Amino acid sequence: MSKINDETLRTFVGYHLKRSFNVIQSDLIETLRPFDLRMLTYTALVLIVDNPGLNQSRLSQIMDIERPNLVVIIDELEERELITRERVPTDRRSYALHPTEAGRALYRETIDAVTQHEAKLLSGITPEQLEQMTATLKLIESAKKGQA
Amino acid sequence: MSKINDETLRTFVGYHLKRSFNVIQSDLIETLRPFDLRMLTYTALVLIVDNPGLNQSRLSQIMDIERPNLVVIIDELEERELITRERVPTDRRSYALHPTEAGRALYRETIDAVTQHEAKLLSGITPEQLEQMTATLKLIESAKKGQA
DNA sequence: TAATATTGTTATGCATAATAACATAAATCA
DNA sequence: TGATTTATGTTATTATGCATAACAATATTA
Repeated sequence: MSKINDETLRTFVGYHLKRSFNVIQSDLIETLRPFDLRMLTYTALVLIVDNPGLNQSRLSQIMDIERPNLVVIIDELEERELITRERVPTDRRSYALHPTEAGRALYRETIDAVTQHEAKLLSGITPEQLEQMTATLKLIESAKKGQA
Repeated sequence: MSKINDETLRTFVGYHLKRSFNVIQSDLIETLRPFDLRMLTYTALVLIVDNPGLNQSRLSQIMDIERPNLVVIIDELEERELITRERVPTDRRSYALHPTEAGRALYRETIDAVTQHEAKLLSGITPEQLEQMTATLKLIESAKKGQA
């Protein structure tokens, strides 16, 4: 079984990003499985706990997904009684999203689990390396179309 | 419109990875659109040009996708006459994948386009930063389950 | 008041990714 | 050698992530 040459693709930052993200994503999916959460439902739960009262429009913006795709995520969190949709008196079109006590409890559990799993996965990398990488990733993130 | 707090998620490397990858991925999709290529068909084409004669099993391994998912990708490249499937005399189960001249030409065009688009997108980042980041990304990639 | 914009929603489609089951062929082993 | 196991490519199916069009209800604006 000869080695495959991917040197051409290695010249692209996106290739490295995708491959390393796949590793972290696989680990995250496994970490969240016992809690019956997917990546996006987890992300939404964390943001709702940390920003109680925000509406779906704002949440979809920060999560970089389209509003229609957020609906099913919120549906699921609400059905599991982890969050509530509450009518806003000043704007009866939108819902204020709030975590329930169960939602806050699950938040704490999962944050701990994810933190530990990621720390274990990245144990071979120094904090300095991670900080430098994170700083560069933020630069890439802010290179979005229209902002360059 | 108040700022949303994502500091909790910012403590996770995976969150930064995903957000920055989304930016690069969006750019890549737009770059490949004129060539009527998707990310995976592009990746497969490049790997076949750089590794002529490899089979689908090996290709799916390096691409980190399941064999069934590769079939449609190869089907599409073959139908567009960018590659050929050739029976291997020594192992009549497998196909040797080879690029056609048109495949090699498209390879050159798209490599140029992607290289230029990525360079433009990342123009605000120094080569040193990118090299450091790439090195760290490789470490994460090699932290795969069973290798730690 | 009339026209426009926003919020949440439904329906739909595409791309990515995983699994089960299978036919064909090769490798192993007993 | 013959029987079992393994590998390759394939079909079918499903789940997930992500985008767009169209719509009702409500707010905003002109």
